[in-house]
This record gives sequence, C-alpha cells and structure tokens, in this order.
Amino acid sequence: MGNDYESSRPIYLQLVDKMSFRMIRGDLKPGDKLPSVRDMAVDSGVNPNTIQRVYAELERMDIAEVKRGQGTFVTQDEEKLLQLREELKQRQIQSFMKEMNDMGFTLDEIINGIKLEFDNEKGRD
Amino acid sequence: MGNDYESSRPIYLQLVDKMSFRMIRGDLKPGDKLPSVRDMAVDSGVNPNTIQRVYAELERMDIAEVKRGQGTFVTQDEEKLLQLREELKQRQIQSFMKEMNDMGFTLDEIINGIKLEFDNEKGRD
Amino acid sequence: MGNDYESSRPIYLQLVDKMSFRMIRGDLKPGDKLPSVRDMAVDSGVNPNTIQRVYAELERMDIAEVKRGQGTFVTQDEEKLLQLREELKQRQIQSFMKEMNDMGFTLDEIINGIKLEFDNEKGRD
Amino acid sequence: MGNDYESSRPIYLQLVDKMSFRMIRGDLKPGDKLPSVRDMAVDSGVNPNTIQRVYAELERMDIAEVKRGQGTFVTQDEEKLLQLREELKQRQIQSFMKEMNDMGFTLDEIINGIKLEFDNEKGRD
DNA sequence: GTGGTCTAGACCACC
DNA sequence: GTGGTCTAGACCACG
Repeated sequence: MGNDYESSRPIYLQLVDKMSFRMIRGDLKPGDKLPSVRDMAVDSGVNPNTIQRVYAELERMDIAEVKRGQGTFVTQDEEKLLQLREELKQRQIQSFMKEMNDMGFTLDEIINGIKLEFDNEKGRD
Repeated sequence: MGNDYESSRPIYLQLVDKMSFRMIRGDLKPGDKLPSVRDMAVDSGVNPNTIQRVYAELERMDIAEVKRGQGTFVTQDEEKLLQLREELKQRQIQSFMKEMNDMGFTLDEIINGIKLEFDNEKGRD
Repeated sequence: MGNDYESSRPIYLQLVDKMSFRMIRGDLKPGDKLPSVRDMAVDSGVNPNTIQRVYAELERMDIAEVKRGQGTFVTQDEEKLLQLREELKQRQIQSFMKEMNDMGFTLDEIINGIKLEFDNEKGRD
Repeated sequence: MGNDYESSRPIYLQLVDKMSFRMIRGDLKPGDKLPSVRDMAVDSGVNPNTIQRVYAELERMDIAEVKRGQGTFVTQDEEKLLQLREELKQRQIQSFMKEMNDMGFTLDEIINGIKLEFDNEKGRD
C-alpha cells in the first residue's frame, strides 16, 4: 500500500524547515530577500496567514529579519546561520543514532552502510 | 485539542516496525511465539483487528508464521531475519542520507558527527 | 440473517478472483478505472471494508494501482497481467489434474474428453 | 462435535463421491463388500444414518447392491461402473472447460498447460 | 483457546 | 468525491 504519510508535522513547521535548509545550504545567503508572503503563499498553495507564521518563526529563531514595508530578509549574522547548521546537523544525527542503536546496529555497520549509500548516490549523478 | 503530531504513520505499521525491530535485535528469536492477537491488543491499547492486520503483514513479509489455533510465531528461517535486518538498516540510512544531503552536509561532517554522538552516548552509560 | 456462504472461500478472495478474471479476459483493460470502493460494495451487497481489502490485495499483487483521491486503476504494466494469466491458468489446471489423477484417468482420456467437450461447446454456438 | 464443513456440499454426497471414486479407480472391484454401515460411520466420524443414506444413493445409482443380512456390495455389472466412470470424467471436464473458457483460454493453451502439468507431476515421482 | 472474516459506522488525508 | 485507518463487536474454523 504505497502510503506516504511522510509526517503530519504542521505545514508551517515544514515550511520553516524548508527555508532553514535553504539558508544553511547557502541557497539563500545573508541579506537575501525572501519571497513576499503573498508570492510564497501562492507557490506553496497555502494560506498567506500560514506564511506569515513561518516568517514570524524564522525571526524568532534569529535567522530572518522583518523590515516593515520592505520584506523579510535572511539575517546578516553569518554566525547565527553556522550555529543553526550545527544544531540541525547534530539534531538529525542524534535521532538517527538513537533509532539505529535501538535496532541493535554497531557503529561500524552504520558507517560502512553510510559510505555504501554515499557511493551509490554519487554513482547515480 | 492537544495534538501531538508525533507521527501519523498508521498504528498498524508502527506496530509492524516495533515487532520487526524486536526480531532483528534478537529480543524475539526464531520460533518464538508472539503474543496472542487479543493480548497484544490489550497491551497496545488497540483494537484486535489492528493487531490482526499487523500479524497478517508480518506473515506477508515472511518473518512470521501463523499456525491456526496455536498462535503466531517468529519464522524459523534465520536467513529471512538477517535479510530484513539489512533492508531496514539500508532503508534508515538512505532516508537519513537524503535529508543530510538536502541540507548540504558533506560525508566527512556526517561521519565525524556520528562518531561524536556515539562517544557521547557511550559516556552516558 | 440470510447469509449465503455458498463456498467457504472468503468473500474478499472470491471478489479478488472475479476482478482478476475480468482483467485477464480483457474486460478490464490496462489503465481502466475500477468501481469506487463504495459503489462496488453496494453492487456486491457487501461492506465497503471488504472491498477495501479486495483492492488492497489487487494492489499487493501489482495488478492494480491506487491513486489517492482519484480511485483504483488496472495496472498499466501489461506484462504483469500476462504473468497473472499464466499463473491462474496453471493453478486451475493443476487442481483439475490432481482430481482427475485421483480418479485414475489417463492423460489420453483427459485430453480426448476435453477435445470432445470443446467440439460440443462449439456446436452449440 | 468435530464438524468439517469444508465445502458446504452435504456430507452424504461427499461420501457418495468418495466411494464412487474408489470404485471407478478400481480400489473397490465388482462384487467387493463395502464396509458395514456402523464401521464406516465410525471411520468417517459421522452418524450411521448418514452412511445409510450414502449406501441408498449408491444403490439408486445402480453401482451398489444391498443384500439384507449380508451387507452392501459393489455391483457385478462392470458396464455400469464404466458408464459411471465416463459420466464423472465428462462432468469434471465440462465444469473445468467452462471455467477455462470464462477466463478466455484457448483449447491449445489448455492442452499444452495440461501436458506441461502432467510432465511436472511425473517428474516428482 | 488460537487466528480469520465480516459488518457497521466513524474519522482522516488527498484531490 | 476518492481510498485508508481504526473501533466495536459478531461469528466462524481449527485444535
């Protein structure tokens, strides 16, 4: 039954993640302007209020700044972005390692499996 | 009211995972009897039909065998369990690596982060 | 309540067979939409859950595809259908031959009897 | 009460079939004595009245003769047995061919499939 | 006792 | 509208 159900994590948080990813990847650089609330609402097929909430959350995380009348921008504070990058990395790794540990996999198995997967991915390019 | 959103993955699939984990960890060994449908339903706080579906799925995966009137048992075929273990490992790794790749982390960053996390975990024992 | 249960083969499997037959006969062609779960439930005088199980089984057999919100469709993979056709053919033949063998009929008797029956059928057209 | 009900065909008719099969196979030859009603009732785990009905039916079919005080015997009339054999053969074939026809198989496909199955069976001896 | 099937009716996610 | 999940409770076959 090819069900996805990837996660019922609230849409606004999914969008927060998506924007965070773009920032720490460098797709969105310090000082870059984010799409307008209205544009992003249309692009995401979502209510503008939801985007409003996304931008508010990004500002609360100190990685975006809202300038009234101009729009929303990626923070100029590069340090903040690096910090977020590290946090996200370790958060992902921690939950991954907990699961793998619960299933009884050893460190070697995990690292070998990761290298294998990495090579496979590279091969597909 | 007070929704968790912990995961909307269907309960029956969560339980399939849970039982699979126990088998590949060795908590449940080949030939072991699984709890009766009704017992597990009570233990899991779930309807017996849901457990029935779980056991049917485990049988479809060839990792459990149903003996009518006697109960449901872990397969005797150890090979099947090892196979499942590898599949689950690579499945977990694949989804993890996809996410990390999307966030722009390098292989070295990931492996170093994992070793770090592993040492921290060990330190807590 | 006037239950039939004419054969003790579960209703959902009888319906799986019925749909399989229609597909391998070509009454239902690749890409054709199957009746909605609710419609078929009414037509068959059966609970929608039973039909749901039928469609899940057809999908598991890779001869139907579920498109969420749109309906259930015969697979586009014609190869799969031909494969199923062969399987069903040999399954029917096997159970027939077992019975005939139990009754002590020879291969020649069987084949001659079949040709005779075939000619009679043709004659009735 | 160890009831089977495997098929909902009445038990007495199932037993009639079973005895017929033995006769046309030659396991029971013309003039052979059938088990006593009481013995067969015990063997079959069935009420003696049911066996009474079986033997009555076999007599009605002219393939068994009841001799009061002596028991029930396979008919001496070999012709009758051959006739029954033909009837059963054609009855089986007819229902088989109807099914195969409904599924859309050609005569050639059927005959080839049967020869294939026959060779496979022989190989297993 | 065991698991297997089926119904009735509810609520959800997707389009 | 579509299918997917889950509950509650019934009855069945098997041992």
